[in-house]
Amino acid sequence: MARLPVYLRALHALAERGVATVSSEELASVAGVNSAKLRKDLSHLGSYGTRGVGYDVEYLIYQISRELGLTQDWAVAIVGVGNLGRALANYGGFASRGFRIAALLEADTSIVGSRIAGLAVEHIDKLEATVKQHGVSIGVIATPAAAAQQVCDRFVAAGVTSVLNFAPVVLTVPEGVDVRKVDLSIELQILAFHEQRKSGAEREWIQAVDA
Amino acid sequence: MARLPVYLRALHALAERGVATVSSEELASVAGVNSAKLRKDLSHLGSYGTRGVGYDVEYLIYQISRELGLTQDWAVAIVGVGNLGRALANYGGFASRGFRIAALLEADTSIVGSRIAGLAVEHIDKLEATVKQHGVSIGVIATPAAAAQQVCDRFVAAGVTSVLNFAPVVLTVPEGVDVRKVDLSIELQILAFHEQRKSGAEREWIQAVDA
DNA sequence: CCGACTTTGTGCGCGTGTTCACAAAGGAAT
DNA sequence: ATTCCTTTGTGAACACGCGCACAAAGTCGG
Ligand SMILES: NC(=O)c1ccc[n+]([C@@H]2O[C@H](COP(=O)([O-])OP(=O)(O)OC[C@H]3O[C@@H](n4cnc5c(N)ncnc54)[C@H](O)[C@@H]3O)[C@@H](O)[C@H]2O)c1
Ligand SMILES: NC(=O)c1ccc[n+]([C@@H]2O[C@H](COP(=O)([O-])OP(=O)(O)OC[C@H]3O[C@@H](n4cnc5c(N)ncnc54)[C@H](O)[C@@H]3O)[C@@H](O)[C@H]2O)c1
Repeated sequence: MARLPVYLRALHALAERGVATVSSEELASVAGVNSAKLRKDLSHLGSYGTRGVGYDVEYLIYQISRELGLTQDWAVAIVGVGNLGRALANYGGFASRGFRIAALLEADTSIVGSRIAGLAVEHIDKLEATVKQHGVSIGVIATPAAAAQQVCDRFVAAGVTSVLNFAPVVLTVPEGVDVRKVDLSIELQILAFHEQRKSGAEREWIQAVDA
Repeated sequence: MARLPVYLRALHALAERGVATVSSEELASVAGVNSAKLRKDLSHLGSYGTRGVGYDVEYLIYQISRELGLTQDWAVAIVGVGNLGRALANYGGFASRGFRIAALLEADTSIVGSRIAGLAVEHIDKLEATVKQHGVSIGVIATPAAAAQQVCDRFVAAGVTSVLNFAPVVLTVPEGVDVRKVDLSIELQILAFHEQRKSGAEREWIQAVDA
């Protein structure tokens, strides 16, 4: 069900183009998946399609949004206002999906107090208070790897049960807490791996032809 | 085999702590996976373990690095020097893994010519020339969604066969080209989904107790 | 009202990846 | 040398997700 956000984005794009209904085939092609898979996914949240016609775009947007919990607002706190933290704070694409950046937290006192994207950067000591005050339910970790586990523990202790981690470490959390990891180095390494296999296969192919 | 980079990172951490050998159990626990899975993964690249002892850390680092193609340098080009492109360019963690940022490309002429992380930002028109000149094999797309497919097509036309995409669109590429997508909004939406299910389950549980 | 056409929803077989469990292999100690 | 202990490498059961293919359901034109 990690594909629902992709469908949602595709549906939003269709809605903006004024499309009223869409078939599973069309939507699947835009979302880059098999049409049977898409239909099965959608059937898990109820029968919202009309046979012979397809799905009502607006209605489907509403149903998926509701399923994903996007009809409510989520308060997000970002810890670590460095290269990445700044980029995230300045990104406008979150607010439109119901994610409100409620706080920016830092350890470096020379950064604390400055304003980024209309928000005052607060000291990391205020983490617990900030989480309580804004009802933060999602914590984003954009600190160096060495500080990540410690920050994560404080998030968990403060009652945050969803964490998005950019630091290149495996976080240990108690049961009931969700962690998602975004690791750009790993993405590059996977690309490099396939890239190497491509050129390797080519070399072998040339050798085979030579022989 | 998307887990090899995780093992590699764990091994590097162990090596820095002076650990010479490691058992599959220990390494699996650090990497956050099942030990049988880890052993099967490692067995796919040969028998590098010693029964009764474990794996030699340094030797395993070398073997995995070789398998991933990290013994050679990869030239990376980043297109779109905005919030995200800047953060990526300034990040030092890539170079240490063999990824060299060879070029920064932009469409906005007010940004072209400025220096970011010691690199001069070049105009997007130079894409083909830059790819050729530096032997770029991995292209990173950090432009707005509307420009992503177009940039991707130019990368592919220039001979780039691996693309890392940060724009929230599904890219269409010919066979043989690898695309990996990093979509932060989707990560947040997945967390929100689980978060909602948690509180939903709690509500149902309270209702069940009340009844 | 009916028949032709379109599209959904799903049963089923298939392939992949995961985990358990254990035999074989090596090291250490006597 | 023999025995015991630890740990690897892997066979086999299992789970799961994917996609084909098709019947049921609904639309639309006549
Ligand atoms: N920038 C990138 O493109 C990029 C790419 C891949 C991974 N990452 C990872 O993302 C993380 C952040 O990267 P970055 O480039 O923004 O690093 P950065 O050094 O620019 O920023 C890190 C910030 O975290 C702050 N910090 C350190 N310890 C803290 C603590 N205990 N509590 C609160 N704040 C603390 C630092 O003061 C700094 O401002 C790193 O783990 C990095 O490995 C970044
Ligand atoms: N910043 C974030 O934290 C974040 C989070 C999630 C997703 N994203 C996605 O990443 C992408 C970049 O985000 P950003 O915040 O850096 O945006 P941004 O607007 O700050 O930067 C985009 C840059 O791309 C340049 N550009 C536009 N068209 C171009 C073209 N055809 N060729 C070359 N350059 C071009 C623009 O001039 C601009 O400098 C967007 O697609 C965004 O949706 C960003």
